[in-house]
Amino acid sequence: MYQKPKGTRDIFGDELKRLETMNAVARSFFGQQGYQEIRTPTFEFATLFDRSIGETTDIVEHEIYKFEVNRKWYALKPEGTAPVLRAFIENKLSLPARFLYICSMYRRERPQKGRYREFLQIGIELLGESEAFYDAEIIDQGKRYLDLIGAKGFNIELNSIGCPECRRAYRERLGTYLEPNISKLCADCRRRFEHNFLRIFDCKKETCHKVYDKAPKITDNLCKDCAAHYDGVKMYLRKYGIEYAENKKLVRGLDYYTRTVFEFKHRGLGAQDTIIAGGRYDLLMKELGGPNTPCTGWAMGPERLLLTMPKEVPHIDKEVTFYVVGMGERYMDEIIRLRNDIQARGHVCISGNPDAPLKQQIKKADKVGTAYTVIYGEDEEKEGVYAVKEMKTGKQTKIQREDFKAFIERI
RNA sequence: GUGGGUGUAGCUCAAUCGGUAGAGCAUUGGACUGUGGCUCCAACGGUUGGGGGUUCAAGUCCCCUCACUCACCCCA
Repeated sequence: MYQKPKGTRDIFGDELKRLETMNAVARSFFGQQGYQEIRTPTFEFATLFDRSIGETTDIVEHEIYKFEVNRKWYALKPEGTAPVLRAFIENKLSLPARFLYICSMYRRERPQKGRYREFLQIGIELLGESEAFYDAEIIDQGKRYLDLIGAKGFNIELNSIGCPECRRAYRERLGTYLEPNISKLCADCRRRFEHNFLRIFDCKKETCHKVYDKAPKITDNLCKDCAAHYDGVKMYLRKYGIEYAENKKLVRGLDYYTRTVFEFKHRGLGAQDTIIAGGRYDLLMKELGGPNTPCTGWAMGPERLLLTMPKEVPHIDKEVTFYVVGMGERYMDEIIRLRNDIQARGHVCISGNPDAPLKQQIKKADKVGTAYTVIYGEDEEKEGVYAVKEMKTGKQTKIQREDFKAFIERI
């Protein structure tokens, strides 16, 4: 028996409907906010991600699906931001620009609850705006989207990780503090400090955090401009009436972030509790060969969001309303014509095989959950009627053939 | 990549100390020949994930392997 590859899923039924509802709400809501939907390729040249995400991050080091064809290396996209910027540059689009993307992403991780190797992301990117006002704006939009979809129970965590300039000075201070404590740190942290020093705060080990609790934080060591920017973000968030918690240890796993970073976490979801995450990336566009352009954005995991929501989320739905059965091959033409008529009037309608025993046909009608079963055979032909059985009550009535259209329209 | 848990009928799960693999639901048929659901009766359904080992005897114990799942790591 064939099996799907690890970490992939078949999505259908109720779950698919709910995911599609999220997409539909995202398109209409962010559309109103001036976001244009963009769809970038499922695979890109691998170097795009090495450059943007950071060559020493775990994503690039061992989570990307890479393949070589004709001596060229490709990668399934592990995230959406770099492709959007690449598309912006390549198509010579103009600033400021707002993009919405809804795409599958791919990362070769061990699957667990709320984490798959092929997973969806809904994300927004706001290109060409540098002010703190816009960081607050996209956070507000994220929150309003969650409200709109009916999601509850989120905490917003906020931090600023500054620019390369503040980081250079801060790294020295942190190094001086850590030096006498280096023996207390785990091997991972020692390695992290060497080539990606901010990431040490991502460590989950208590022993390491005992050291970090008293360590100087980047947030308290920002340069003048970055500090003012961060104060601005907080000020605008307060004006929006958005509650947030400062988390000075919040850093993020992708190298391209500057200044503002944030996460929307769900209380009591377990390990995969980050539903929306993002921040500012003022240097990435230039890094990818485009104009010097400040940008900010975030991405959301719809599958994870779904885990936080009650089952009875409204969704666009179509139930089977009619099932047409006949009493023998003779009535096939009439059955098919009737079925097509009902479908043309916007109802879901299935026809049974008129050669099968009536009992069997009705049983199938019941199984697919039809509201009405329409029966046509010898008796009905003689009387010029359709027999219509309301499945819920079992009540069966005869409807004149010429009255039938009116009947459908009342349903 | 590292650790834990779980794999028995289509599904959910039993099976005592190692001693003939079982139930409910689902499916199919019948009771009921042009009428589904409810009830009753019957039938169908298995390489116990796969491979090896120990034993007179393995679903059960041991080793390997695969899959699923949770957690670490990392991330949406």
